[in-house]
Amino acid sequence: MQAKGATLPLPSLMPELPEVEHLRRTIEPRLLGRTVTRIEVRRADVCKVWRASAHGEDAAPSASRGLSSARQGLQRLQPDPATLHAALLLGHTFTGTQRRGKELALVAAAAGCARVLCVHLGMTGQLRWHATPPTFAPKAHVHVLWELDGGERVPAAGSKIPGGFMTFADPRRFGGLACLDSAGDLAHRWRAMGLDALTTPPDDLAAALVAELGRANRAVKAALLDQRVVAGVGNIYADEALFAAHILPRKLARRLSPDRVRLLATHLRAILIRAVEAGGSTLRDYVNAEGDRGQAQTLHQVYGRGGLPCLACGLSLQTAQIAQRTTVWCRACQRDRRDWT
DNA sequence: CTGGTCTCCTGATCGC
DNA sequence: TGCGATCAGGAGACCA
Repeated sequence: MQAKGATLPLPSLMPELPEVEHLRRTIEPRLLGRTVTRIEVRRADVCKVWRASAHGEDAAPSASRGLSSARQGLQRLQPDPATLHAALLLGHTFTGTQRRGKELALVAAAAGCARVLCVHLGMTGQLRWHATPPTFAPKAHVHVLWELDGGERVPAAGSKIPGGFMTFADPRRFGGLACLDSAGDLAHRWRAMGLDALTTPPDDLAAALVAELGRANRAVKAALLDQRVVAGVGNIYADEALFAAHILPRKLARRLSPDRVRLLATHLRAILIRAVEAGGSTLRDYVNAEGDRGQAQTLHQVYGRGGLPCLACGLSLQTAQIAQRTTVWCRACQRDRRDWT
């Protein structure tokens, strides 16, 4: 997976939606029914604790900016250690997981009260399961450790259900943990996010993209990366989907025909599904809950291939910064052509 | 309101 | 062999 040619960009570091979904599927069975018995916080600043604020609970945040504005109605706390440990689910038993875009929510309950731990992996984050106590290598950047006991599930005859350990590590710290009080707060947090690019039914995803891109006065690549437009599309899959749909990344989003946008939605969804099936795509840092690497990097048609021949036509692939992201495309295959609608 | 730009942070890599 | 420069990028903060 080494990029040897001098012109080759580095492979991606970051986990995207398929990696997060793969992680969710692999870690959920480890967590369900298990209870957090101990927490070790090695870097508290990766944790943000949110509480529903007293006032203005339901002013629809649609008018505000960014995903953080969806957190209007939520208020950041500066917790003492005991509060932080409770917020990180100490004493809680895991009941489920959810995902929206690149965000993974771990749901747990204690004394009938549910709490939610939202995990965002950023570029270099890892959430991992360990059957035995993990060691902390100096450069591992493990920020939080959870110890879990086996819970009350019925074991195979005569055997005891083992406990385990979960760690959150993130060298670059673009990721983080958000602690929420309830499922309602999670819904609130996710309200400003667009529809999930993977699990939304095809027709709904296409309709949402037609509406959102139709009013976006910026490059389609920039719009795709905006989590309010559609949740879960990062740099890799934005480039891949635009290539598949024959759309130039600099094309003004609102100038795309609805048919072309529907084509884009179809390809985007198919590419994400394929990547999930392949076990997540990335690469150097991404590992699933078991510590295995994903296998999907071979699926990339353009990402990380700037200057190399287009796999469809052989022309050298273009590279430029668009929306502050390295963008790769084929100027022949993605040129506007009416016969592609 | 919108969209564009800066910033955070560390490790891998490359040129000298 | 070592060291500094460069690059990667999700998303919040900030600005025009």
